[in-house]
Amino acid sequence: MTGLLFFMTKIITDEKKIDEILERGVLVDFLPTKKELKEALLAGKKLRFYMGADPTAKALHLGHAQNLMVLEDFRKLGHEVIFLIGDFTGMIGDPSDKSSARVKQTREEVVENFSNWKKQVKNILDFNDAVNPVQIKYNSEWLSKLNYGEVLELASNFTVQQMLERDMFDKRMKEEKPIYLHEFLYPLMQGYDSVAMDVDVELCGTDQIFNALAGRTLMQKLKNKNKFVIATKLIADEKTKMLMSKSNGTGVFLDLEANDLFGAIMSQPDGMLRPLFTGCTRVTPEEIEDLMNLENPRDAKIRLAYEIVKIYHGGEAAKKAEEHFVKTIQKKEIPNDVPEQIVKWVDAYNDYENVADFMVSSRLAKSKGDAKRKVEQGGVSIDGEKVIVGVLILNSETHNNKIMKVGKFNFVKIKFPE
RNA sequence: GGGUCGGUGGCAGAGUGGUCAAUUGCAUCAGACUGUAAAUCUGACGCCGCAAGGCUUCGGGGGUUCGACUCCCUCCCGGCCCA
Repeated sequence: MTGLLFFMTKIITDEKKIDEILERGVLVDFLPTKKELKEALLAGKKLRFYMGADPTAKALHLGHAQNLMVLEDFRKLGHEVIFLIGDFTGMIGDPSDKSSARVKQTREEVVENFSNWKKQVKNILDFNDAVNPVQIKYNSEWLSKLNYGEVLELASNFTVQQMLERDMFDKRMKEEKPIYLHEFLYPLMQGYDSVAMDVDVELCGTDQIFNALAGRTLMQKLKNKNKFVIATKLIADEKTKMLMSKSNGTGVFLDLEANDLFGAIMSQPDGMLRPLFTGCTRVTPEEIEDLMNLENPRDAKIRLAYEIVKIYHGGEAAKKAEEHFVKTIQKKEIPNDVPEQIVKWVDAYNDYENVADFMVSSRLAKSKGDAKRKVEQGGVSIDGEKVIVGVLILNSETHNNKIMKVGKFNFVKIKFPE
């Protein structure tokens, strides 16, 4: 018995710490109520939290990171935390994200994706804590075992009208767009996850509340248990309300190298500053306020980029990424590490490639037409001198080892074969 | 099963016999400016070609026509209504 006690984590019930998590501004919806959740947290009983993600992409993005950071906060209070891989639900594709097509994935692909994820978030989620590590579960473990009868039994807990209430479905009905029958089963399955893992709290984005509530319903009906749903605010531009997403050009994936991640943050619109500081860094709310009041939002954004890169790549890499940014972007200097590209021999007239061919082979341009356009628009320079319209043939005497710049931040060193 | 409407470039969404490589918006790229790779403004945005121009695209296949994204046939896929 003492041995068992030794492994039991102490639950932290410090109200100040709990409030820090609940009031930071990331969590925006509490079901049934914030008060009841807080009471449960203060009661000192170990709660089981979970968050799920469908393993359809190679990389997680900052939206996931935000949620996982909240999860980690609760883990640090001593609560049990499960990161659920929706390998089974992923086969359906969540209807709340219409772009998420159904992807048939093999077990190997799922495992592969998750091992990438783990690398990406290892600094925000502790999978290796000796006493209370984050647990990983796959929902195929139980969902693939349900038989038709059991599925019917689950389905009988919901009405078609309830499903149709979901605004996503409602919208698609109005737009006369297809809704597939299996999509109705998605909330059902996500709901069953709660039952199978017997969780106390589900954490999700506000767009997932419907699914999470299906789980709440099932927990009530099947286990007579009051499951909490806590929802995080989706990261969106404060001014334009545009969500952070790939299609809006603001998506930031966590597999980026330090310099690229830094740049990706710098290219966020100003309206993303506060949401990102709040959701994706540990900067205190007071300091965020100060940063938001800086005269030049650029400075706040540099700090933001630094903070985020620091989380995923460490302080030193963040410092370097910042230097790289200042050097190449602000001061428009040439970076230290420019990739080299060998110029190809073209024909027997002693000619090497022309600029357009070189740009294509070094991937500075998508096609020769693209290269030509970039030259025409004044976007190409060699050693600081603009390449002017016409066919410039690269020449080993004048161009060897020179640096070609395309756009604001693409550099390639021109290298001639010996 | 019947009727009807529809399937267009990364996405959304116009076009409905030649002027269409296809309006526009988003995304993307380049430039200007700036406070930054923000915002704003300008331009570009199928491939090849220095150019003239050529080539391949509007669900698949076939046909009509001097000429089709546009008309016809057929197949595949979807919405709606009816059964």
